[in-house]
Amino acid sequence: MNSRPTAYHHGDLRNALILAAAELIEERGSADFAMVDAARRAGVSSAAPYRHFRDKTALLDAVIDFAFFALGEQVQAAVEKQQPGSAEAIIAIGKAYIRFMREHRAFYGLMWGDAGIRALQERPSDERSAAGFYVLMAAVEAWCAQNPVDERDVLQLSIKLWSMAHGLAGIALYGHVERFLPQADVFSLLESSTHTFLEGLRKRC
Amino acid sequence: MNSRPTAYHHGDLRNALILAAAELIEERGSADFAMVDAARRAGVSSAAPYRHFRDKTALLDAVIDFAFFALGEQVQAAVEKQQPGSAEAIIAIGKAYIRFMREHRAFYGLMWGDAGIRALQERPSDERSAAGFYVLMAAVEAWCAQNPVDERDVLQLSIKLWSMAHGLAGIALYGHVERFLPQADVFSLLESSTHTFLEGLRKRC
DNA sequence: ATGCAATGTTAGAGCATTTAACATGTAATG
DNA sequence: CATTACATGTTAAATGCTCTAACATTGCAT
Repeated sequence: MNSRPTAYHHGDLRNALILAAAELIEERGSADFAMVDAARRAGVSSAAPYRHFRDKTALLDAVIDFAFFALGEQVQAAVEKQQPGSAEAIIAIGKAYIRFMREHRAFYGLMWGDAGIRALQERPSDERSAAGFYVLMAAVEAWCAQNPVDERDVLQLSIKLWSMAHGLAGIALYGHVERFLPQADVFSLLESSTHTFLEGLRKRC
Repeated sequence: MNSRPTAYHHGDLRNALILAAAELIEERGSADFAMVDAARRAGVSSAAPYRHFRDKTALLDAVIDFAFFALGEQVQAAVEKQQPGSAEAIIAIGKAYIRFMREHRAFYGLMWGDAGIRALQERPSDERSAAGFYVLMAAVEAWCAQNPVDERDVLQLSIKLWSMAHGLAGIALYGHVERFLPQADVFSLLESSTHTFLEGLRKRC
């Protein structure tokens, strides 16, 4: 998308590398990922990537951004199918979150593993993960407007609901749900625990 | 703890390596961790570790086991100070969980990042993380016995409560709490969301 | 005592990251 | 149009890490 490709010049190497890296990480995990493999897959020499990324971690950061962007898209798509203000809208967001992490298992390790910590320390205030979160916040705000709750701190509720989905996703991804609750399914666990939580929020009669 | 140290033989290299690796990971993160550094820190040659660990990932696995063990200890210690069957006991476990992850930030990346996924795929049914979980289950069981709840699936409730603490720990660790709720503190978030959840479980009047 | 198994060491092959020096297009400017 | 600066490739090579092979030392069992 940058310029025409040539025999010598790739044309859009930066994006090609991000995509190649994302694919490789999904295939083999992020620990085994090698810069040179991404270069090979993009059809360039092992030094070419350094024209676009300072080092390997910079490329990994770009993959993390890519992953968060893709997650945001999924979350947005999921909430649009739901009734605004319903508990189901909130649950659908959580399910989309978990589904994304399941389908892109290696991304979870990248986003929430060592690389993610470093990435966030280096640019703490970026908007990396914000898109998806704002979708959740909107759904929470709509739900609060339609339900008799004491607590109306939308930001705080959103963090808590994000935590529930995020935690459940992680624990399921690592096989703990299968291990301790072989008959259960992550999505129904999310559903019931979200309902329980929202129920707990309701004004007592 | 294995045998007497000699000028030539270390005596307890296996454990020394695990400790050195744990320290190095806490200092520099798990991505930059090098086997040879652990060897250097333990005072042996770069090839010595291979008498005790098949490869680098095997050492990382051992560090993960070590981390889960240490986490279990913290959780156990925390719950012992609380009234059995109280909500506070459950909350104390979650707080200990979060505190551990905060104090050993790099461990979180190791336990729940790429390495953790691989480790779990290789030995899915190990008891790595079980100790802490059983402590939580006991606390949940005690709480259920003393409270009027509909839902009594202790295993399922424990997974859900673990998810809450785990998710909150991760999100806080990555700076999202500071970012979206600068005035909030993770521990009080855990406290209130656990109370909300347990409240939601209660039989309605 | 003696010899095997365990646990170290040194040397080196192989691979990845990264930089330096050089090559090739592209696009702006006179 | 010719020129020239800049972006983006390439090759070569320095550096550092992983892991293996061959050898050395020690402890333990018989």
